[in-house]
Amino acid sequence: MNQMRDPEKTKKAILESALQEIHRKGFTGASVNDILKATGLTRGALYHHFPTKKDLGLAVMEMISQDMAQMWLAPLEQCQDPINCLQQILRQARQTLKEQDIILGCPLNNLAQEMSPQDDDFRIRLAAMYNRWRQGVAQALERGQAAGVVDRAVEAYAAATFFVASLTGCRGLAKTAQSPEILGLCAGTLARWLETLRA
Amino acid sequence: MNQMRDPEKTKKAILESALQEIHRKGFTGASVNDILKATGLTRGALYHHFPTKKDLGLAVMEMISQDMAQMWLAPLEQCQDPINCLQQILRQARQTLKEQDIILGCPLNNLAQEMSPQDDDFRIRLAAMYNRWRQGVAQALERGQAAGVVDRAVEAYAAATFFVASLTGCRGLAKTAQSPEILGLCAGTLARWLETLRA
Amino acid sequence: MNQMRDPEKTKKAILESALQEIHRKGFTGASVNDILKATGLTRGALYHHFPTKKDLGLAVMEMISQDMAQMWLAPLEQCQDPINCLQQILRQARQTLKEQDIILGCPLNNLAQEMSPQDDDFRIRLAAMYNRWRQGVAQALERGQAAGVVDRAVEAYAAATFFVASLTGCRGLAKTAQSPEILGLCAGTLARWLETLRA
Amino acid sequence: MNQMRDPEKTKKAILESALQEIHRKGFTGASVNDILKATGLTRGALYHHFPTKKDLGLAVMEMISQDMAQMWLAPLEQCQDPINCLQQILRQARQTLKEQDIILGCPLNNLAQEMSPQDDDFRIRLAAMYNRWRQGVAQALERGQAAGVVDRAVEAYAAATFFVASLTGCRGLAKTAQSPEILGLCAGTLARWLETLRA
DNA sequence: ACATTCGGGACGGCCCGTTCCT
DNA sequence: AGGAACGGGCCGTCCCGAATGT
Repeated sequence: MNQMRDPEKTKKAILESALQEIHRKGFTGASVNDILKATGLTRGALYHHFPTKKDLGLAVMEMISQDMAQMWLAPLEQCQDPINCLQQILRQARQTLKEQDIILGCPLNNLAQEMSPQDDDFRIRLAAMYNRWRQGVAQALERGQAAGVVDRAVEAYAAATFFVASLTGCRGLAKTAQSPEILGLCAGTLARWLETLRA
Repeated sequence: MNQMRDPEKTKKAILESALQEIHRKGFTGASVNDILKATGLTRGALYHHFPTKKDLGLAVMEMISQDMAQMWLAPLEQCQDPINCLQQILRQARQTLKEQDIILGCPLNNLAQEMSPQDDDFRIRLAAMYNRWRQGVAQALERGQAAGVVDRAVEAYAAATFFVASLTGCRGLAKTAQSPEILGLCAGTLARWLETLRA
Repeated sequence: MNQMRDPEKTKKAILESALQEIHRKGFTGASVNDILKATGLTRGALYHHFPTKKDLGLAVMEMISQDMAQMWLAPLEQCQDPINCLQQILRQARQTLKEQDIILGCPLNNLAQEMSPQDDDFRIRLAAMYNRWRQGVAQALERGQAAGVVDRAVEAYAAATFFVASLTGCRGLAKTAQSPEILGLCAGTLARWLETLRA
Repeated sequence: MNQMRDPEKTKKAILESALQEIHRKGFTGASVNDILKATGLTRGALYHHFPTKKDLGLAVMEMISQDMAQMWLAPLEQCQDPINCLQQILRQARQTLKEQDIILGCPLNNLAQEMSPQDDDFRIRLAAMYNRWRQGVAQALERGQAAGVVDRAVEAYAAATFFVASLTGCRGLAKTAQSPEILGLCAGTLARWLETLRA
């Protein structure tokens, strides 16, 4: 029937569909059948590209982490004032976030909360991603200190950790409340906290 | 065999076991069979007390919320200086938290992140619990403002929201990292942020 | 609530409801809960009067067999011409049978077909009932032979057996077809066969 | 473990085992687990071939009906004297019937009596099978009338109906009595009744 | 005599992940 | 590259019966 064989497209389609499903239902709750249903493919196709459901999940996680890196790490690297920069990204994030994205929460955090205690392969990769994120913020802050725009008394690493944690927490709270307003309120306070780091 | 008919004990035993299992595996991943296995009971007993897995999950959630209320809301009510108080609870929490509790994360947040988008019955109750928490903190801050120990410029509701979100985020980050140190680092920063609220 | 305590009434009500349910769903398929639901009683009442579901089933079977005896055996005993008599009962049976009774089939045969291979307590009683029935017909035929209205060459026992079997078969066929017409057609042929027994 | 991938064999094995179990316990009483246990297969295999127990039951019914057709319909089609023919099949049937087959009764009739009032999908198919059987006998009788070996006064359709019903009834009676003798007695009378149809 | 509560146990449908086969 | 077959687990349901009340 479907004589159109294009491994790249197939793989991409599976990943895309899996991302949706996992975002919606979590990894455990995600149904391989439903993932396939959305693509029109069958089990054989999937297990050709991804030996197990876990492999698929890890691949999806990789995708997500790249999105995250592009949104947070890339801009931070070429940044004069990290505080302005972080506030800017924060604003931008809130604008691009759709209703659905608020309800479903941060896909990375969802996976982290669900899978960290379940599976070390997930956990190690997830921890690495969060480390990269925190490191990115910390280094930007340190550059800010060197440039004299961030208070030297600030412990960059601790502040970066708190920033990432709080942001994640804000998004989690908004998810449970299904409320963009709460996200705004919470992110606003976070932005104001950033001000306390200035030189 | 079972010469002991004690419904209260039975129900308690099921709830206790379910709490453990759900904390470990999440609600979706929790196996009713394993919950039962740990109690020595069979499906009939469970079905009598909790018609469905969901009912069981909701009951477990209720338990958790009571623990939370006892830890946070009760102390806050009779509190002269809410900031000292929150810092105090924070310290206490970190001391009672066991290695396992850090790895597994906050059971309430776990449920919230997993179930909010999946099921409205869970979500509504979870949202209500977080609201109560935030309200409790906000009201304590307001009382602090009236008593002159908290800066009147502080918006109590926003600060409370941020506090709850950040704390949750800290615990989530520590869970993924499986690191008590990160929890300490993050909570320390949160405690210091509280200082900025003083009059 | 229901302060009306009348053990006889209660027992009767249970039996009546059980008869309905068993007739409709068979013994295995019959639900004790549903039997009780129709009476407004609870499990305690039932298990007070009938220690097990099987006991209840056997009691229902006894009821049915009495109906059967009243319809077939009583009239046959005071009967000049057994052939006329059997034809008469046949006609009468078809008139009293309601649509529902045709669809659900003969309750005695239903039980016999379902339970005979499953349970010896049922089977022995059921076999005894069919024996009584056959004996009743056979003895009537013999009296007919003595009276000169039935052909002496007829083997009464074999003829009675065939009569009972055929009648049961006719009703079974009509049940599957859900067709009163087929029952009429089949019973008519059976009535004509009776003519061949005349002296 | 199972190095043998042979869907045809698997399906056949399931059907065979299900036939046994259903014949023994009835459809409602049949345990899918026991059916599986006898084959060494697991639920997954069954679910692949038969999505539900009902589907399995219908497939088993189909098998039975083919056996029946082969035994009764095929021989009748090429038959000079239908009365001789029917008597011949009757004798043959009694010889091939084993002790067990008498105790358990006719599988087709068992299903018909159990399932007709419960499920229309069963009932419609069962009614169709009995119709085919009756039609087959009726047409054979009509050919006999054309050939001059069957009395023209006989109403073929009514006679065929009675024949099928009586035979079924005989087997049912023998089942309850667990008595091959009764089956012989009853079938003998039926065979003699066939004589009354001759020209 | 009856209601209520409690619990053991089985069953069926579903689905998942995987391996074989085409 | 992918379709079909299969092993196995899990959950919700329900049923029956026993142990208590009243």
